[in-house]
Amino acid sequence: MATLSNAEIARTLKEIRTLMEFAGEPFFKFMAYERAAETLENAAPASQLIASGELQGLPGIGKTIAGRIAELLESGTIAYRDELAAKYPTTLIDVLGVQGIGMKTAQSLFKEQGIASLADLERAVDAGALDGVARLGKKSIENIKRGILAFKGRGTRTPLGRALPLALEIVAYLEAGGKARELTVAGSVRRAEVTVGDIDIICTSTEPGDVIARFVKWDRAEAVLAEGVTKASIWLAGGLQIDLRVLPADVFGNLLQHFTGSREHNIQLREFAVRKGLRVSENGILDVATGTNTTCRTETDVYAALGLPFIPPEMRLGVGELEAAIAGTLPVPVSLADLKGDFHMHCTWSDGTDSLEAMIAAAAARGYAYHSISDHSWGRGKSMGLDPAELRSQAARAREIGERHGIVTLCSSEVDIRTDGTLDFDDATLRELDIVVASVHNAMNISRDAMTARLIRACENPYVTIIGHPTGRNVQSFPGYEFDYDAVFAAAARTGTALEIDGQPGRLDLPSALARRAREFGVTFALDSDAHSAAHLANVAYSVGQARRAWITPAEVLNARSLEGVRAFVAAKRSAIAR
DNA sequence: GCCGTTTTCGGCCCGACTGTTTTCAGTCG
Repeated sequence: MATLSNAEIARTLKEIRTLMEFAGEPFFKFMAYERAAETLENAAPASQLIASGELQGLPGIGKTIAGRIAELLESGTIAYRDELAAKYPTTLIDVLGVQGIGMKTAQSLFKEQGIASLADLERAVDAGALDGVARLGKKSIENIKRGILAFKGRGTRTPLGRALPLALEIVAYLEAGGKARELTVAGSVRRAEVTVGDIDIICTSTEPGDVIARFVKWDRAEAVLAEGVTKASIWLAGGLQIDLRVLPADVFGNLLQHFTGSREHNIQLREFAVRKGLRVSENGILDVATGTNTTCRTETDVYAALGLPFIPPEMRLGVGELEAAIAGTLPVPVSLADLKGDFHMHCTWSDGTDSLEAMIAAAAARGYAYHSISDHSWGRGKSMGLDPAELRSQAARAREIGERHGIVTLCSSEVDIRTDGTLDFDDATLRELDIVVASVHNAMNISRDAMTARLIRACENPYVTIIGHPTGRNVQSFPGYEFDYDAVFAAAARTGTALEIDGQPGRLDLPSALARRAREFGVTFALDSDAHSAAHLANVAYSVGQARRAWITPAEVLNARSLEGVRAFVAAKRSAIAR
């Protein structure tokens, strides 16, 4: 069976969706593919779900689409997709990706001028062939020209690690203007999506014009895309778009909820409301029978008006959170304030850029009760990793420095998991450590079976506390090495080994959909920064964001426990697996 | 194509803005 990631499958489903619409299929028929794709993006791996018979029955995935996904995994393609693609080239999807060109325009350009790709479109625009096309005036053609430039410059989606700091920067900039109230990041950034298409900022103001004027003058804005009375959009270098909306205070809750999404969550929420005779929009909640419109100043009020508890933004993915909220079983996810420590950080003894003392001082300054320094083991190369003697010497110094800074500094190491699943240090050395983070750093392209066995063997080592960045993925460039997720999650739960959610913005590993799957096995998680400098200790917030997307509660987080609780977790595993 | 504390058939979230138009289609979120 071909191993396609959910993201790849979702891409194919969306391709089908677009081509179906292009072909003139009924609205709700092609929309079903879009909803199924969105569900899949936040679900456990499809191959695993098929094996366990759980795929059909996921929100928006019925018999037909489940069958098509299975067909794709088995044969590498979907006959229905190929049929569509034979009539309508998939390059039309690029044309539709140009801002300003929607389905109707693309259809008429294809039918009348044979425009089937971005290159076709560019040629037609340059040749003036679009002049005179119905409903395409001068301004529309200008928009299309800009849209083509943006499409080419846009490239990939922006990682959260770049988008969130930018969002906070513009919020601070607008704040300094003094005219904006309730400035909030909304949209996919607020939901902590790993990558985002744009940045949404909303606020209220009694002088919206002043806020908009300040926004479009931001010195980092490359171009102003739109500037209206309550809404403006700018582009940054590289094509990232930032939208600002200035809203009346009395509907702030409705609007924040609306603009936070996800779209799938909002659709489900509105369908739920319709069944209660209520119509939800960004303008309020309309009681259809009485005609009364209820406006809300806060999101909590919005959900309460529908008889629901507040649903945290990171959980609004349309993957069962509404059903759980209705049933009263929605867990309260872990938050940054729950964390009492951080197990994964490096200093200049290995590949960190700040000194041992600087890292300890910074951890203490964050208010942690404990933390561990986990520099690399020597297998990573003598220049980078520590040998057992260096590790002992570091441990002694770290404990002493920690005491001076009023924090318990645990002795740890990020130990390489070798190809066969054994570790880079022998048992005698590992036994001296308080915490052991075991990670895969090399030989990532071994077979799926070999990688599964390698990770399970690491879990079965009594001294391994945490598996670091369990999939090895890179948010932008590498989907992660292949292994049987369920088998490893089961092993982690069985052996009392925590799985890390690594907070480095380039990693965010475990991915949240997998973490949610792991949760079903009863796994304990470690939310770590994997900081390589003192400033990067703050990256643990990214880890928390992903954990919240996975519905992880404080009780399931090792570093939300007291120091005694952590020591008990370590001791329990060591005594259960004696050797 | 999916789905069900009114339904296995008949529904399916909601609105704003823009540009091209004399009342609205198309696009976007």
